[in-house]
Amino acid sequence: MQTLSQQPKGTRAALLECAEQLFLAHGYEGVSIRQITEAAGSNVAAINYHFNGKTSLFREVLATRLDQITRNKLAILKDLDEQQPAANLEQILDAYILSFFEEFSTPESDRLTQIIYREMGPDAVASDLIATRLIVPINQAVQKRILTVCPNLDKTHVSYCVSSITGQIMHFIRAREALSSIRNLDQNQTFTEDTVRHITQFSLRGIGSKHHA
Amino acid sequence: MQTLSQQPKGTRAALLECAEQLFLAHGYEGVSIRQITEAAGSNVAAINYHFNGKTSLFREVLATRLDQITRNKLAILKDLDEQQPAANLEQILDAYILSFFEEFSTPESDRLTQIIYREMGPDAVASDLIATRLIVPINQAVQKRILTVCPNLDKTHVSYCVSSITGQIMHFIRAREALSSIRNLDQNQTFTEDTVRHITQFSLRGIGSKHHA
DNA sequence: TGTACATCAGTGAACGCGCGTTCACTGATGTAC
DNA sequence: TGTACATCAGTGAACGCGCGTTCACTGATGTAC
Repeated sequence: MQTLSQQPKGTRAALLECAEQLFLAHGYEGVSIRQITEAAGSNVAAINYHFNGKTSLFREVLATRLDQITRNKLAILKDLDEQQPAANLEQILDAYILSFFEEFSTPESDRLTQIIYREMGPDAVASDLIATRLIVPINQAVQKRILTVCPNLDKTHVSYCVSSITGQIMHFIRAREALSSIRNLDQNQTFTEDTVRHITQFSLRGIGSKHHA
Repeated sequence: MQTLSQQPKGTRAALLECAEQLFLAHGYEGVSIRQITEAAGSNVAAINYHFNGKTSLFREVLATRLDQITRNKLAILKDLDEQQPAANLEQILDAYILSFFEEFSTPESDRLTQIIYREMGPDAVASDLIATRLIVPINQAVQKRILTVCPNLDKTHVSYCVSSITGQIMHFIRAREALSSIRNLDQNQTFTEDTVRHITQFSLRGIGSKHHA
């Protein structure tokens, strides 16, 4: 059982990989270091040797994933800027919002949204990471992008609107199952399409740009 | 130490009260049955005797609180109906949204939002309660109330809009601290006011009722 | 080129702790005859 | 009115388990002279 996954990539890398998979699947408290080291084919003591404790390992895993998300979002905004420099607000919002539903479409990454909300709380082990590596940089980038296409809007107003959009996205993703019992989502083939269209249009009107009066 | 809080209200009631306070402060996994029984001045075995396990006790506590919230929200909508039968959409949204910020203004109740989001996840011990006792009844009541004042709106559209509003509310409450590093909330005296006004106006435009074209 | 030592990656086993649950028990309060 | 028994609320102590961490150790790989 120890000899599983014998890629010669080193114990540290194997631990990191297994930890990422397990933490993202079951959360910080849902995974024991024994599970991680067993999956990585090493000893329990290895985590303390390489990472100086379970918490540090979790923070390293989470920081990596948060940075991936942030990089992905900034890249999407940049691509829009370069490939569609004349994009209007609707196109920007649509691309931005859709990217979240694509990012969090798998059950594994859906769990990540739960971890993010959990880590916003007062007992969190990594609340600083959520703010500095995710919310702040993305919020600012989107705000900036919106202002370039709607320069007449108030900066603070746009900041609030970005939060409104983020809140909607996260809520629709997190509450998907609970919501399915309200609406006829028996065949939720078009859940993503419908939801993205709704959030885009709702927010477009909500922002109240004069471009779309 | 056992003789603290010797109100003659019975062990069961004392356990329920202490469990509510502790669970709401630290979450399901953040509280041990030893802490609860010690606070209630009884033996560890009392929880299994009265509630048949920690999970059942938590579910009972949570269900009670969720029902309180739901009852409160339905009451607010009903009061509006009776005291301001001619209220327009803006007044309804404003009262409804404000009531959440009042409900979740204390650190203790803020924690409840975290528990709610946590219990929406796949490892939740009470995910059914969130849907059946909170989201579904509130969503339907708000939807109905909005439709009475804007009967020309599409029912499904309104349902989506209610989710958009809920998502915004929850996000602003949950991410308050993270957001304070973006905006100038050094003195967040007016956080609630500003936020409620924003969500109301944003959502009013988002719903797109012709009453406010 | 050989030898002595230091460093490094990783291990095996145990430690101590806190957890939820269980079980045999106690003492008080009904209830039947 | 007394006695025997059943029920009930609650207890004390222990059980077994899984947890994160620690410590002494191993064997391989540098490095200095």
